[in-house]
Amino acid sequence: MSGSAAAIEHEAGETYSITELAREFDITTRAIRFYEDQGLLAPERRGQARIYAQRDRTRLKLILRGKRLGFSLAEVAEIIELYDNQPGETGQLDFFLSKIADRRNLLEQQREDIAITLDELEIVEARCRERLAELRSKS
Amino acid sequence: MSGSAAAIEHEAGETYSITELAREFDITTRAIRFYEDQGLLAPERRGQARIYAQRDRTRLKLILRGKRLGFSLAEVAEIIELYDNQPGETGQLDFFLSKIADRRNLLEQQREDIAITLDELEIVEARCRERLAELRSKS
DNA sequence: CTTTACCTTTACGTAAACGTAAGGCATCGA
DNA sequence: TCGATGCCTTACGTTTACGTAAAGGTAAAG
Repeated sequence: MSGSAAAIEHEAGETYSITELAREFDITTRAIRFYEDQGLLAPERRGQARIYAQRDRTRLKLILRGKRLGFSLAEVAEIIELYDNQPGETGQLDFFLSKIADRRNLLEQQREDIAITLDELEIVEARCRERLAELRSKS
Repeated sequence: MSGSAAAIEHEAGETYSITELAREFDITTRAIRFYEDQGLLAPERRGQARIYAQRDRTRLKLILRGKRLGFSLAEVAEIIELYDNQPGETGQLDFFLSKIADRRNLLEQQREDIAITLDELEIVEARCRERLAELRSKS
């Protein structure tokens, strides 16, 4: 009984089909398969069909977050590797830490770029609202 | 005297050649010309040669900032348009404000993505440092 | 007078990230 | 049993953002 397929599946948590994930994240199945081609996903198979576990769904989230930040899939792969590939050897750890630092510098640069752009947009918006107020007071 | 070429040039502020800009921003001249092709730059010409004024240099900065944030050149064009293309008519102004709002939402989404990623990286880094400390205390 | 360092245009090549069929197997409700 | 639905693979097409010659004009320096 505890070895039945249903039980195993329940133990393993919820799973998803490719179209379910595609709908949830508003992307195409083609994109998801492409990410797999690039080594970013590796779902299990039931026959030919792909079965996505929570773990895969989380990775997909990471991929999309990376994309929103303008990272290439190769960069996203690096980032994901940082998450679940933590080495045990000293030399590797140092190298690893330097990669984390690199990524962090990029992110902080982006954070600054965003702050500046938001400030500038705010100024532009304020000017627009002024003009609108002017036009409305005239009419 | 005040009408001499040198004087005019001084009044107009400093200018740059394409290679000067390329060197300053660490990009190729090809890229700069490509941005011009896409309508993002429109330098003056002295004969055939492109002469970039401060204004062009500023736009180039905006382009590169947009790229760092992962925006396409088309999106960058939109953003730049927001900066120096402020309309005078009411309807246009409303539309304009909605575009600013859209862009701001994107930027704030990115800001959140960055915050989360930075947090996660910090956790990973902390774990790495722990392991390093362990390894060093053992040896 | 020629090399060097710029500048130009035109144009084909390329990597990334999918889009878009095309063709075929499986399963499920009417 | 049949059509709809969903899954698969293979493969060519497309857009973006340049890279990379090729072929040539100009101007200062040796």
